[in-house]
Amino acid sequence: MPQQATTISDVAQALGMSKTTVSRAISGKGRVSEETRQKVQEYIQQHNYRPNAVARGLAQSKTYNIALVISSQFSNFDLPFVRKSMTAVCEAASQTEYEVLLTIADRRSSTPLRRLLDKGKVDGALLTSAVEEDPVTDLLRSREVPFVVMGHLTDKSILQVDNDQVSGCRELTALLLKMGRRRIALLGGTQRYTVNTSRLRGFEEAHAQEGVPVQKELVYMDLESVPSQLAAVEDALTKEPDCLLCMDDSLSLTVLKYLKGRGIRVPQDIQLASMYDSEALEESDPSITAVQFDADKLARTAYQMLLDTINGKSVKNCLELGYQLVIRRSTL
Amino acid sequence: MPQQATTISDVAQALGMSKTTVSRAISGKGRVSEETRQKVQEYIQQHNYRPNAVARGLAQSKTYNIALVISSQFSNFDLPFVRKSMTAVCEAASQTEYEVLLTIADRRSSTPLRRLLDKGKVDGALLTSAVEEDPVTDLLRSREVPFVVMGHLTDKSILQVDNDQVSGCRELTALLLKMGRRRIALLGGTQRYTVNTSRLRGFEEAHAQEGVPVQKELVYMDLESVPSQLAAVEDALTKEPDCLLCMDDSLSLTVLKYLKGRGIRVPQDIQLASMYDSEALEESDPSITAVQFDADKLARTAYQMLLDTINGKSVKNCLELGYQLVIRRSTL
DNA sequence: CTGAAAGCGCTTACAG
DNA sequence: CTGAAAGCGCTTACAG
Repeated sequence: MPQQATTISDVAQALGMSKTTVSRAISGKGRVSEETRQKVQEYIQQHNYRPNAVARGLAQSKTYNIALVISSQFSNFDLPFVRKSMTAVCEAASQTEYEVLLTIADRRSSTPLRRLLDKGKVDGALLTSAVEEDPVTDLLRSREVPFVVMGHLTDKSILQVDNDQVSGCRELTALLLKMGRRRIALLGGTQRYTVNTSRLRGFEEAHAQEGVPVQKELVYMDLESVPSQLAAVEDALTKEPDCLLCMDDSLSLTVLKYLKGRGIRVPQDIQLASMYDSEALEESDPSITAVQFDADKLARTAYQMLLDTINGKSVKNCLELGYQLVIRRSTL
Repeated sequence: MPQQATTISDVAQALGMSKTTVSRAISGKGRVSEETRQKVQEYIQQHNYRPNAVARGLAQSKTYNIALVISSQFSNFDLPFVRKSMTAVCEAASQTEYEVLLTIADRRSSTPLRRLLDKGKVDGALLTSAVEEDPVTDLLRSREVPFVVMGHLTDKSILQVDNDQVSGCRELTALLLKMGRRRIALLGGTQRYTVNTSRLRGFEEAHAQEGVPVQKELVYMDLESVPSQLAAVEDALTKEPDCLLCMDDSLSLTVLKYLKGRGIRVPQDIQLASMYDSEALEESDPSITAVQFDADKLARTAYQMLLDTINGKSVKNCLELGYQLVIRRSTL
């Protein structure tokens, strides 16, 4: 059994004042003389007393918890992006006296999240990803619980913060075109995720901007499994591309491995670039050119947005964060 | 603002009975007539009412939350083991109406965890790893909060569940010796983690058991960085080992990559095996022989142990789970 | 500036 | 079997 914790009554009694006063001295709300404030602060410091969050929550109709919803597609936490976000959210939450409830949800079952909401355990939710017409966002909305999506959704009434995927990928593609590539093969994942359609759009815009027609037969989307990815590369290679552009780091590594296996050299025989950077791309041989996003900043921004919303501050519905192009050996 | 939730008073009023009765009909504690129980169940089913967890917690001096403490060493969640554990713990918790608070802690600062405990936000904690003389375990113990460690600690008064690392590694080593290896080089991480010293012990026991002396100059421990790992392989190779035994999957892959880079073939020129299996070892080329542990089961067992402790049931202090040897091409 | 009292939404002896 | 009442540990109008 946990230690019998000291309560606000204990400190009130010890200090010979009322609970009301102690409460005010701690929270800073309502006026208290500087002297009593000092006394109280000193006492609670020494006895390291902190108001019981559950009781406090009940009185204020708050929980000081948020749900961090991880899509079960990522529930193995494969994506470096998701992992970095988790760390950042935890830190940001802790600094603002909030706690993070880890929740796994997907399109088939959002039961754990639903139960959590029904039980009133959180003040809001942060989604590490969302698809269009996601039951999770519907659920959150119907419960009228504040939530923020890390990523891009066409429904702009949903609070969201994302990296500027379109521009990032437009710039990367444009750079490749400027360096003389003319047959860039594009390999990407499911178009149910807006992140992928955005990247595709950036790819197309760059071509338009540079006056180079997109080689449609070189565009491979909706690659969800490794076999389908390999099949796509294999097929692409028969069409003599001069560069392979992959939509994420893991795909890039898979492709690189395949190329090596077939004795195709990067960048001598074909160039390779990635729409999403990660440490693995820096360490691979050769290192791979990529668009770099700041997952930590993204997560912190999303968290702040959620916190502001919970506290009734008005926030901008959509935020877009920058990116950085990192040129590495794979395109030199 | 969240939807104005229905309360137990609402349902009591709607059903024309007292809150007491409704509460009992829901919790199943105390006697209620079958008829009223039915009525209540039906009503709450339809209005999908669930008692507010915060209020319930306050009344019962429980939170129905546990802290999942991730060592910051793993806070990038690199280890597949940690990630699988997280998923499993979330599932198990959800099934038992508990929530999981994600907490990152390390030996330098356990502040987030301390605050969480001070505020009384959890009923217990689950540690994904612990080192001997860990401030985190000290903290938990001083607060008298139930906790369970996934891993091995010499202090047997601490609740812990682990895979049988010693036996697993003994068997793997013994197998290699039986297959004729005589100069097995061992590469491992920091001995601050008991998991590594256990594996080392298994390695030694196997040699004793098979009557083969350990080649001490081939034992490389406390390899914490990739450079130090590479230096170790390089050094080991000058001593003509016939097999490299790595303590974890990531190390194995690093080593394999290095060998390939130097044109050394596995298993023709040298054999390779790993003390910890992961999917990457199955997919690598060649696939790598390894000891396989069930992270999911480990996590669920630890969770159950924690839950039982919270509920005042007595549990066995230490549990050891099995393992499986998976022989792959790297040792054929 | 300070305090007594009500209330947050539940649970649980205690009576009946 | 059912209910009125007290209590969990806080906060916050309302008075003073």
